[in-house]
Amino acid sequence: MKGNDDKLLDTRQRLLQAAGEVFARRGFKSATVREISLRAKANIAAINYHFGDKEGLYSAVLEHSLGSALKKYPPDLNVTTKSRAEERLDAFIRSFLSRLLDDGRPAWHGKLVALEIANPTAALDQIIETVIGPLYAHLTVIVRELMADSADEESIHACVFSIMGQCLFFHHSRHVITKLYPQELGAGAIGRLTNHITKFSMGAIKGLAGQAEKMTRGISDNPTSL
Amino acid sequence: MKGNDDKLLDTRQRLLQAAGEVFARRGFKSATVREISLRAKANIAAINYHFGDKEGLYSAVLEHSLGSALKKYPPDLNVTTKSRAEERLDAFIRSFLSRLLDDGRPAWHGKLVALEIANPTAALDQIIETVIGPLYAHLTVIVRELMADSADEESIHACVFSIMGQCLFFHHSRHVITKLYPQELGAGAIGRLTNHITKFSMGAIKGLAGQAEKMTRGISDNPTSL
DNA sequence: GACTGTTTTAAACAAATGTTTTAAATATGT
DNA sequence: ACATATTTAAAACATTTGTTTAAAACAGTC
Repeated sequence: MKGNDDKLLDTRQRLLQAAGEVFARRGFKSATVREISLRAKANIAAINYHFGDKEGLYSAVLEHSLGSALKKYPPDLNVTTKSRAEERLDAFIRSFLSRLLDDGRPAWHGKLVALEIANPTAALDQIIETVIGPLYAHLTVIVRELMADSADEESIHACVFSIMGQCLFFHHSRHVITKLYPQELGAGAIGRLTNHITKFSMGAIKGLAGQAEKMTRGISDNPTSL
Repeated sequence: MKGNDDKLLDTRQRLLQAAGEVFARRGFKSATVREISLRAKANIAAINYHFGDKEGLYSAVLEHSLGSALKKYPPDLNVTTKSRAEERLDAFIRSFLSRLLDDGRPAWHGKLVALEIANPTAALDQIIETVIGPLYAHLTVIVRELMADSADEESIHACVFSIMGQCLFFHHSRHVITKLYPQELGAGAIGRLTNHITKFSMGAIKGLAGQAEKMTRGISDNPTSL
């Protein structure tokens, strides 16, 4: 019964918590077992005792966090399938950005996935299957509905990429953004960014849909030189 | 006079070449001096002799590459200021994607900068000043022109972020993209992606500009919550 | 209270990695 | 040809980092 709250959790849980924070900040390779065990107020050997090795700890962190990640920020943010596609897009983007930018505690769920995307480890396949794939599928449904039947699957995928890219940008490039425009990622950022990305993407999709419609009616597009 | 072409370059240059490739693939921290000197067919100590330490080598690689990066793919791709803004946007995106996705040799210029953006080292400030900053400024001019005077600076910045984000996405997320859609980043990708991102962004900007114009004329926008 | 299985701890270990040392090889200048 | 400076090479070194070991501390059971 020490004065520290952390001591109320057993070693295994403290390790999971500390490892999540450290892995999300440094990535799998750069994170050290010493920093993790120090932050968890545990012995270095405790990691190997409870999780076998460093990679086992990482897998456990992923499994433990990925489940609760979508629990705190469900991809639809309680905006059901019956809502208009635009509202669902707004909810998707807000949820995605929240998971990436939220600095609350524990907030490393989305950051871990973003790190896996940029610096894959052996766990990438599992994450694609359980998190990234469903996320893409969900967004694809929304985009397909927004483009009506005016677009082929390739265009839909491209638009999904454009939306994901805009969101991930604010995570991957956050250091540069903060240097260039210090107040950009401050308070209220998630709301502002969500509004912008939604409006930007809605305009783009409407534009593409309009173009596709014109093409359907035989009015040739002006192809930019390849 | 050995049979290998590499032997025609002196050790210092072979080290720069090899280090560029390894740093671009693994990042500063994960790259090892042993892999670099092995690939350069040089002794391990040669790095310290010629560049002081690993960080000195990294700085030299950046300095050596950043100059020639914009030489092979100038940001305007010879599309002068007199061209229409849309053409210049297309050229900017194609140039940017080329530097990120080109697998030619040596093609690590853009990749190094992208790695610095996602995993900054002590050299970030210098890179922002010499490369990233001017790049943003260049794109900002184009976007400002595209939005006419219908938009404030904040909206322009946001659109610049959206465009940069779409481009960087295909670099940072290339492993996931290849897993999900194996043929997406194959041959002709740069051309296809450029066309999509240009059209997507042009539609978005036109949409935003139209909205802003409506607001100017007193027709209230429908603000999404928060 | 002794026994047994579990958990924690400190120390040692082994592998990886950046750096330094010292000598040999090579080039340069006179 | 000799002397000097520069470059290369092999080995050793120091540090970091993941892992293992062996003993101590703890918890539960009879």
